[in-house]
Amino acid sequence: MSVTLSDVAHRAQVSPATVSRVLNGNYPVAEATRERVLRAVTELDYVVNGPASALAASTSDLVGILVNDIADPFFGIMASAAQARISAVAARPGGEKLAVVCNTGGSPARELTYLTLLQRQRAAAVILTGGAIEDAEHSAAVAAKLAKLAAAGTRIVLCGRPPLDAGGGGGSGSWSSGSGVVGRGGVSGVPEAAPGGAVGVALGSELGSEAAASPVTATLSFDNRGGARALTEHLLSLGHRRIGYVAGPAERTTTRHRLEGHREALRAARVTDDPALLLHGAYDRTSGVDAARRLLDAAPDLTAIVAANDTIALGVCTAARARGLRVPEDLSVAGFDDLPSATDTVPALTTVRLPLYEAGARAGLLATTGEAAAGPDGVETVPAQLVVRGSTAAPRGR
Amino acid sequence: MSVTLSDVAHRAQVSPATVSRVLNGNYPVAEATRERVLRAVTELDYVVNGPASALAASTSDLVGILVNDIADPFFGIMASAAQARISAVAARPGGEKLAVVCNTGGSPARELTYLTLLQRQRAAAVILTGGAIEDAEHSAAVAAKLAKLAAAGTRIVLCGRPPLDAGGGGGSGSWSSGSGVVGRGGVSGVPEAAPGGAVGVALGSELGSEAAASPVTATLSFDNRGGARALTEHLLSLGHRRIGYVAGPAERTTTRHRLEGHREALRAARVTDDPALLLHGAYDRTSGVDAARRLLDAAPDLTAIVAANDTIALGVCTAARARGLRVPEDLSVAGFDDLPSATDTVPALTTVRLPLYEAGARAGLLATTGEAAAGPDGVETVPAQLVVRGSTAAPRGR
DNA sequence: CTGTTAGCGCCTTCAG
DNA sequence: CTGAAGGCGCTAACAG
Repeated sequence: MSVTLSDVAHRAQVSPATVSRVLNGNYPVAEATRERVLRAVTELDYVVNGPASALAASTSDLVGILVNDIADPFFGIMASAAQARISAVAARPGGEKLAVVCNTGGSPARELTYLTLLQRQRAAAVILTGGAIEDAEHSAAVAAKLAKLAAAGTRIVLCGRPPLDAGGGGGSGSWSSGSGVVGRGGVSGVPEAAPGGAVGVALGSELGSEAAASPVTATLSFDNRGGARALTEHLLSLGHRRIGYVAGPAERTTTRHRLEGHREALRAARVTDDPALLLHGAYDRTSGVDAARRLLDAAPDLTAIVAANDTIALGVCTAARARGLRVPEDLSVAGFDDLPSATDTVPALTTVRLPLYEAGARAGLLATTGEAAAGPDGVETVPAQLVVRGSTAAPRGR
Repeated sequence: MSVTLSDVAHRAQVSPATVSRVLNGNYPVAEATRERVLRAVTELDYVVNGPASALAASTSDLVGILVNDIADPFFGIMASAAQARISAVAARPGGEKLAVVCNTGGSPARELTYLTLLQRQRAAAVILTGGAIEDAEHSAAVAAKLAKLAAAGTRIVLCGRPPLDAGGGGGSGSWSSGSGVVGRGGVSGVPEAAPGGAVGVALGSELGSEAAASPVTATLSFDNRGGARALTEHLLSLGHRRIGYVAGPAERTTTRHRLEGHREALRAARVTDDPALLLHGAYDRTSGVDAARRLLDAAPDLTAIVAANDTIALGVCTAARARGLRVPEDLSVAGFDDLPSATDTVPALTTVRLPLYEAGARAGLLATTGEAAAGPDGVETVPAQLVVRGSTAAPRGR
């Protein structure tokens, strides 16, 4: 069929073993031999048989990056950063990792399927990005899968999702201290410092009692709660009291943390947290449009709407405008993530910046090198930063 | 280390071969035995060793989807559609394909690297999305790689890129006839019907002279030229004569085809094609901002700017607004692709709709099933459709 | 319908 | 520094 190692060996007048050695660069080989082999390789246009070498060495060069929605730049940015970093790490020729992104579409079943597929391939590492689904059964299944993967030598990195099974937020910081403020009219952003969340999962394998601690190599936990709190505080400080909130899907950690931050700010300011002002939906523009309509119908006295991310905020703006409301004069609107397009809206969006590219790159690094995460329990907190732009202003009546 | 096939066989009191048979479902197995095996599998929590089975069967379940920019929804939409379709096709348990997206970042080197990596993994199929890089050397290298992949049994699908090595555009239609018009104020969209481009590449393998024709299983060719022409015709019919054009990177097929469509429209209307009104840049918002600034500086008499895609158009709008120009009163702006966010701009963007999701899904199908593409030479043309919205209007002086 | 027998292509001790 | 030999876990003919 295809040209094999021994074909190369034959042509280079050496044994297959030697060819293997120059290809993997793990053992000393005489320079002359080495060149001869390399020449044979190019002449024959030889390409290693991945499955065969993976089988023999019981490791593969596959790195899986799981995302909830590949069409969402939030994930695209992290994934591309991770891929770039992973490719960059592979220095010597032949040592390239195949960094690959898997789109779960937010479906628990597909998440598990991908994890199994990756396990089947004996992936070198797996990076899970974005919010986790909060369902006891599913979480347990994922944790179990990860434990098995880890036991088989796969490195696991969480990027933008909280430590396994944890309910707690921030905690063990490392990148910077909580959330800050930037942009015009520097409004106060109070750093969040919740007690560290639980970490890891204990699930011994049947074959040995190692891997009893956390199967997760490293966790990059976004400060969603702190960022959300700073954002709502900004709105409160402008004088808003009736603030609508368009949340993401109910069962996502990201959704919950952002919402909690929002509520903390309300509570701290002793502003009523009216349940009628809260709506859940997908993280897309359509749900922003729908939610804004419903919110404005139900509570015409609203002076501001906070969206769980920039994409939803976009929809909110569109809906508001369709109703003849001006942003920010009649209605302030804010988002989250600070995607590149946040500055293209009219007016530019007030939001919370998450260093997605940097986080993705770091995740890629942690996945490829043996390096451990910096924080305690392998958790690094990624800071969120309030960015004030034109879409928020003092409410009309002031 | 891990639990193997024979562990399962042992527990189920059968031979390894039998276990393999129930897992792959290719041979008849007694119902009783089958159940016993399946039970053993779950009890032992057995997961197939991908590399091992790939080696033995000399096929893998990996499907690679190459994209130029994973953070761009244009690719995200196609990729997610393809992944969804590929997952859906795998009916029987165990038959799942691992559909995976690889981000080249537009780099020729990385494109080749990914192709090699996929070849190494003996991928079942490869889908190449988006415009190809127009460089003789690189094209030849890609064609050669694809030929080798095809020779090894990998299915190759092109989605949104023209037939291999072709310079020609549209041609062999199949989805519908050319580009149409939709939206308010139906402006004429003249279908494009260039002579069919060259197809395929002849590169016999050293081992057999099969696969001598095109290594590409199927091609979904977007009607970029027709769409672009219809768009510019729309602008011309509104009365615009000085039209700026912000193109994508110079060496991309997508860029060239869209630009050619634009020029055809100008030529047909006998409007001067002023080279000073053309600027190239990346397919992102930043290049839209930069280009619009430069264009408006150089030619203040511009009444319209056409962007090579919606993302660039977004930047153009922002830059125009920053200069105090109103869209569309002072300047008409148009995009391409009709991304979901095109309706969230203010005003909503006039653009050309490409059925990205449908095309991606079709590509996924063609990659997984044995089905051949419909058109001659395996080329299906995907129609482009003008969508007129609020961002274009008659120029001021009329 | 099921067990037995060979490899798939490569890595990796173990000798030399 | 290099060659020889065994096996990684699974599949695919063959027999029965």
